[in-house]
Amino acid sequence: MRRLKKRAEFMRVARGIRVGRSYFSLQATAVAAADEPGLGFTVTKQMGNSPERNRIRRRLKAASLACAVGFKPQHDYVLVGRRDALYVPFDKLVGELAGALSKINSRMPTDAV
RNA sequence: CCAGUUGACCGGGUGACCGCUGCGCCUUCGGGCGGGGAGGAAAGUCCGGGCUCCAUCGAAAUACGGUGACGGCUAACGGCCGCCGGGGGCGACCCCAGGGAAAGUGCCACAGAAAAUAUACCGCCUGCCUUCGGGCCGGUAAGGUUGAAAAGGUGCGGUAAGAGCGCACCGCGGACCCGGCGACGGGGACGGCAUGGCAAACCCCACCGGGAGCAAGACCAAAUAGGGGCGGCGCGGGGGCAACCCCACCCGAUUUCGAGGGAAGUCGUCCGGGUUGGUUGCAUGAGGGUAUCCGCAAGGGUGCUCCAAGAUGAAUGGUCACCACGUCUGCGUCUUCGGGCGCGGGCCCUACAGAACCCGGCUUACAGGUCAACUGGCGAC
RNA sequence: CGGGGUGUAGCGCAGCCUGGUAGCGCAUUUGUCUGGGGGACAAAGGGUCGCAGGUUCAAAUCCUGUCACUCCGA
Repeated sequence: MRRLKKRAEFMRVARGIRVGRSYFSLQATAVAAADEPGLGFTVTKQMGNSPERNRIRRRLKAASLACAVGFKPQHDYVLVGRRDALYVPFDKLVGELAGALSKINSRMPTDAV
């Protein structure tokens, strides 16, 4: 799994399609040049102070590792954390992420490259 | 036992599975193994330094900013320790920007006669006048009124009425003496009531401060044309055959002096091009622990010993189980009726909070808990 | 990393420098004008001056600490 780091990559994914959940928001777009899927995290300052932001990002990271098969190659994903991701039980977070992934992959246009 | 004060400290533990980071070793270059991996505040960024650059940063003055009893500690500080003075508390103890108001300027609302060179509204008193209501000249400040604050206080004498006018006590100033390194404390001849408050008002005095900050700075790689236009100031003068010397100009808030440097231009503005990587700085330091000596203490000397995170869309974790702690509750038991102990169940399954060049402080946040010393009260002996 | 600004009535702002009375506009309530609404006029109510200390006789104002929001530069 490739980690998104540049601002330009986040801006490109933000122009793609989007699926919202109460614990996070998932954005995705198709990228032709990449063989393995790319994943980035966004937790804004309004979600809390820095230990809470770190914990949201780490829990989302662990949840995305649990359902890694949902991330398709030649696609970039961005997880935007929400504050409820701090307290929700972990298996529920994984289930929501798997559902969001299947929904966003089905809505992805197959010829869009 | 209850209430409290001060200081110091901890701030989850164990196991399993799955991960991250950098170090060492191995490697079939896929990776594997071993050991390391957040804090007391890492926070706020309020002070002080180290370090780096500004070519170089020395002295004095001005401006600006900061600090403010005294003695010490410290690399330094606005920090800390001790002590003095003032205030609070029954006490342990706590709090204080705590220099100067006879250097000058200013302010003190409303009320009040008067708010600072004292003054005289109601009053009191002598004298004169009177239409008997009072009025005028003068003396006086005891009493009244206002206010946060009223020009020493109380008593006696004194007087026309009064007044430090005189005396006693208290307060105030105070030569000088004694104690202390000092701030200051104790005594006090004598003076004769004088300097009301505000400087976190302007200000004066003393002391301190060159500026910017690790995105500082250095190197490598890649790319590029390290480019062009406009404007300002310069590229000067004298001596000497020459090297060079002197004068003038410019050099980081301003001025002057000194030292050194610049003229291979520099500054401002506009247009255009390339990059958005890596290494270093970067973790051995005013470092921690311990023993001993000096010091009331802050702290310092010496010996021994230890090496303890290094990320960069930013690692140091995620999940589960058990235990401990806490809290709520049921039953049993004991009770000095506050509660304690044992067993079971539920909840939280932890507070504040995440290193970003590094140190010394300050300030602020913090569930719960531990220890020590001391104070007040109650009870028993 | 460095440097500013703001916080006052439900909303938007004065007042702060130079300390003594907290005010303006819109909004709210009531009344009058109108057959009613709108509108106009008149009156009224409403503020721990972000929070905590300190200086002062007296603090929205001065000083210190702190919290929140916001802007600028690198």
